[in-house]
Amino acid sequence: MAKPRAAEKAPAQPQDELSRKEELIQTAVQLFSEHGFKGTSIRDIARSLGISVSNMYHYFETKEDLWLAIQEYSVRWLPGRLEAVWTQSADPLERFRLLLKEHLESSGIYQKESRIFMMDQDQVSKKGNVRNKQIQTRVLEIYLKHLDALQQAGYLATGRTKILAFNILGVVNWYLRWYKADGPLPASEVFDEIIEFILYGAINKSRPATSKRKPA
Amino acid sequence: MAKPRAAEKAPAQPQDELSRKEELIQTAVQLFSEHGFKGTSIRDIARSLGISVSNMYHYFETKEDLWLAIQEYSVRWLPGRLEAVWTQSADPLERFRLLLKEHLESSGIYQKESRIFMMDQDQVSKKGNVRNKQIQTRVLEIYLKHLDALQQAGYLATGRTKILAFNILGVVNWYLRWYKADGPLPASEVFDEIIEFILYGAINKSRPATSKRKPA
DNA sequence: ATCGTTATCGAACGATCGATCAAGTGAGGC
DNA sequence: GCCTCACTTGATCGATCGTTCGATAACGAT
Repeated sequence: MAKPRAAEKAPAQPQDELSRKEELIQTAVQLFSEHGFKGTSIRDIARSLGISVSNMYHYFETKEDLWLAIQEYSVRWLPGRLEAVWTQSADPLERFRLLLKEHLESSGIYQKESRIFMMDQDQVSKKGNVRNKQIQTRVLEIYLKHLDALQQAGYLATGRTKILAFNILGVVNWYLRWYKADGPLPASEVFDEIIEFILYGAINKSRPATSKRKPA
Repeated sequence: MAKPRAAEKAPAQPQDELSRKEELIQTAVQLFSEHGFKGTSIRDIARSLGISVSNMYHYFETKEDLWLAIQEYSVRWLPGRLEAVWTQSADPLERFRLLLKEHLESSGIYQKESRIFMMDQDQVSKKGNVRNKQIQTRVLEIYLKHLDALQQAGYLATGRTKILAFNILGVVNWYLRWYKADGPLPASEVFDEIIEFILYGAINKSRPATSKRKPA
């Protein structure tokens, strides 16, 4: 385990091993996002990859381990990334903007994975579900922390920060469902639109003839 | 379950027939919302009701028919209800408020059902999925219609009405996931919070010392 | 060439899935 | 009385599920 020394020797066949395991994970991500966890059988994944079912069990002990492996490299790191935003600015509003941007970017990179854990969490066993809910709880608390700071600074339009947090998370999470990476709009512009909506809503209160956001 | 006595010669047996079928539907709704469509077997439903599996097939030809029956009495009527809002006001903004209120109320009445069709749509066959997507498409178009009217009247802060519609639908649909009917807050107050957020966002632009929305 | 480890496979396991079947129940109409 | 018919059941079907097993195939180290 603690390989003592020696040897940076190309360890075993990291190329193939990682490759095969990666292939399995990526195939699973694709199929899970299309048909759900329960709607995707081990045989579906194996067939889609052109390997045998038993071969898969050489890399993952159970189907749920495969699920957890996906979680491990994707959404698991989201809370930490969001927490790191706190120190990046002292202004609550600017800091909150950074939070939203980081959230959108981080979950956008793993769009399919994030979608899976948002949609299929009721389809796995309790144990496999716990981690997922922990992550969501941590994210919610990060948002509440930011919103409390905003409220104290007088920025918020409401005192019900929890409902507000849910509303915001709804927008951010929903984007995982409708955004098509191969669509006409670059992600950065979509992010700006989403952030402006979260901050200032749909209606232009001041109604300036020239908006800072571009029209159609 | 012991069959209740047929009270005072209830004419025919509409009482029992509707009751049993209703029981099946309600049990299915509960289990589908907890474990998903694929995660709920017909045996789970039958066991939870205390009846035999084959008895269920006396009321529904397939498992997916049960799914469709749920859709039939719940989300199916949503587009029509939302369309009816259009004539209720001539002012685009007030009309849009009515749309949001109607949407929240209508889907809130069938919260579990709406949740099911929002979450499990990838778990049913293509045929069973088509209607669901049609409903969602109709709802989206209704929103786009309202948003276009708002835009022409100069109310909108952005020209990307489609992204805006997705953002709004994210908030509305997400509420189905987090709102607990047995929670401390009455639905009407939650609705107001959601609507204000959609219209004006999280940040109080004008920053009045006294907000019209109550603080904590 | 041989060995050990890793990677892969086909076959099969028991369990459960959605669905079907033939048979039994009981109440109402004749 | 008995016939009908909606309702209900236990047994069972073939298919598929996640998982396991024993046996190879491939390959680096010796």
